[in-house]
Amino acid sequence: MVYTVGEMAKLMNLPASTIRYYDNEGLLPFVERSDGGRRVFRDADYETLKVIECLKKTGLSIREIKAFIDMVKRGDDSIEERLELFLARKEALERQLADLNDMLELVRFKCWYYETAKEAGSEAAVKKKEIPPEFKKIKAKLRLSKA
Amino acid sequence: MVYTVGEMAKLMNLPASTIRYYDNEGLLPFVERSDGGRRVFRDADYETLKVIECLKKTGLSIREIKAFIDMVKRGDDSIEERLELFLARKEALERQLADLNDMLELVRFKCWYYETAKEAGSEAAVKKKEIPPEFKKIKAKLRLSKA
DNA sequence: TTGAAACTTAAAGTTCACTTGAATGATCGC
DNA sequence: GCGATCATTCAAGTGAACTTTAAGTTTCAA
Repeated sequence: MVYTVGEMAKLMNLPASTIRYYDNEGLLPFVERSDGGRRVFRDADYETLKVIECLKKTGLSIREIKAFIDMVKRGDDSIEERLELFLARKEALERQLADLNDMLELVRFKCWYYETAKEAGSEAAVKKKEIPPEFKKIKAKLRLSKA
Repeated sequence: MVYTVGEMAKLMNLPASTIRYYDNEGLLPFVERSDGGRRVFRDADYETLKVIECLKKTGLSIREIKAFIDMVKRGDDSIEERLELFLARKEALERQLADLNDMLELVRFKCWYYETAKEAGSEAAVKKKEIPPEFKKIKAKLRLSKA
């Protein structure tokens, strides 16, 4: 199966202009062209786009993703380098997930806080309340001094 | 305890210029000034900065965070609005975490893929191998057609 | 009291990741 | 073959989030 840039855009949930931009930046060197000069996307290109999306979500810039694509172009010589890259991504992602879990805890605490404030009709009333034990840890992280 | 912008910058692991920028954008309306016109940060301001950091990490823009700070300024009138905001942040964060967990799965698969390629000395060799069962699901998500 | 370090503002500059516009060309259904 | 729709390139524009610069002020230690 082959796809146009517009079809691939829909499949990826991206504007077609973004996919063209990625191509211009050298992120899609394997996309072929039709006789008329149009991009021809194949299943492998969808996979590449999915990997690009993944790398972006793990915090890589376009430039860094380009560096990875250049490794792919170099072939088997760059296998170890690519392994190192993904191992680093794994570390970064695990840190990011731990961090976001803390943020979720804080958001849950804020939900409790404002739900309690809503019931009481004021914020001042919440500050007199006992903080539920599950939020004590995260609340402590917001405090700077013990004074 | 009180802090200068530079001290607060170190505590927050941010450049001082960023904190001044946040202040200029109206994100820190509660920070007082010394007689000489310098910013005086207190423990409550650290907490505000931590909440700003959290909201940023959950995907809010500076403008949206400003809107939240404006709610805080309005006082008890905006409690319900603020509750809605944090409930929405909770939903967004849970989606984001689910998404990043998928990314982590993909990255783990890529680690397996390149580790196997490294051992075999070529990518071609990996493609003949059986994919470990824990990666079959994520590998399937990279495929577009069944052909 | 004096000099360095850290602060102040306002304005301009930077980077990133797109996005848009204009002019042109290809493909497809009828 | 014609018109609608979608594609092409290149260049310029956009918006967000800072960052830097410059000129000046405050604080503090010696």
